[in-house]
Amino acid sequence: MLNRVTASDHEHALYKKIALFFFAYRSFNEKPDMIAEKYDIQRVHHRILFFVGHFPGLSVNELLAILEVTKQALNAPLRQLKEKGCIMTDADPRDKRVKRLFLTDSGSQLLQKLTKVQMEQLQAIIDKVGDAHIDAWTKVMEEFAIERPGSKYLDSL
Amino acid sequence: MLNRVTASDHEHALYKKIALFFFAYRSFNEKPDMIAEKYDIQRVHHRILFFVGHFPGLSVNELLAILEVTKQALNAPLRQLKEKGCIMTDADPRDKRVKRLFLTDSGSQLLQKLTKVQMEQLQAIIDKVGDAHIDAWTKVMEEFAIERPGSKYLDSL
DNA sequence: AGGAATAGGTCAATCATATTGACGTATTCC
DNA sequence: GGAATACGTCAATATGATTGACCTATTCCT
Repeated sequence: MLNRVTASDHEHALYKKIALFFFAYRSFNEKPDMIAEKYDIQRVHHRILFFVGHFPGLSVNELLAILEVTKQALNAPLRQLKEKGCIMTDADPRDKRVKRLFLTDSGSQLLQKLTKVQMEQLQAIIDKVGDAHIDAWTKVMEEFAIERPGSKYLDSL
Repeated sequence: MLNRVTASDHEHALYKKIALFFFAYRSFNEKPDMIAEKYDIQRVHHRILFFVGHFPGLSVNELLAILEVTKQALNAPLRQLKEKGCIMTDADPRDKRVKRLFLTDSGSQLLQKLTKVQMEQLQAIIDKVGDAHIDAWTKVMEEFAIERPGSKYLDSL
């Protein structure tokens, strides 16, 4: 009855980190989500634009591996981005089964609008806490990311 | 044609952080999600258990504010957790309109199972990068979290 | 040449996540 | 005694993602 989580100070510090992850992730996506809504797209579309924008020439399969969704889940948003003229495809000259994905000018501009607010949020925090803290934060996030299949592309970012 | 995101080195470093946030969040939730599935619950239920477990006596309205969802969105998962015997409610003695939420023994045990894997993942990274890095990471995450209404509860964690 | 494998696209069914809007009950505030 | 608050729930809708099945085009392999 009336259970509370009992734990050492060290464990409490870890609990706080779990909560922080939840809150921080929401804060980081809040503004781009609102912007996306104005363009009638969602967070998935944002992700597609981001990875195609930063890894131009990505194949559909590579994008699936990065996002870790099924091709059925990618199909609709990818098609919508093509219809909106944000993304174009080009058959790979060496293997015409493979479609290479690229951003159009307008796709590039939309990505920039979405990314801008996140960059500003990051920069504001960097200005506040200093470069050393951000470098440590990045190192820790890399440790989390390392088990994701898409992390192998991070070096070229 | 063939747009790529052009940017300075500093901007590239920021782009990488955006991708890292996405990958890290997925890694952090992957294992608890798999465990939750075995108990026929989802990530929302995990969140409810977490915040009720760490802030026992929370009212429904307070929980809504922390999770930042509508009461309709909370209703079903909260009811399911009651039905499963994970959560119990007690009317506030001073204002009987208010229901105070608590974990039962079995709710507490389930939360512990879900939390354990995240603690272990965190601890493994702490062991690898060192306390200083984690403290810096935490400081940065607090800066992100500060704009969330639920962050005011973090001190008591 | 011909079959197997691969890359991609799409349809259907299903499930979970969350929203807005409306409505009802119990309680408390004034 | 009426207004406001806390909570619960029904309905409709939209979004996100899954599994499973089936299709075309291309390439690989023997």
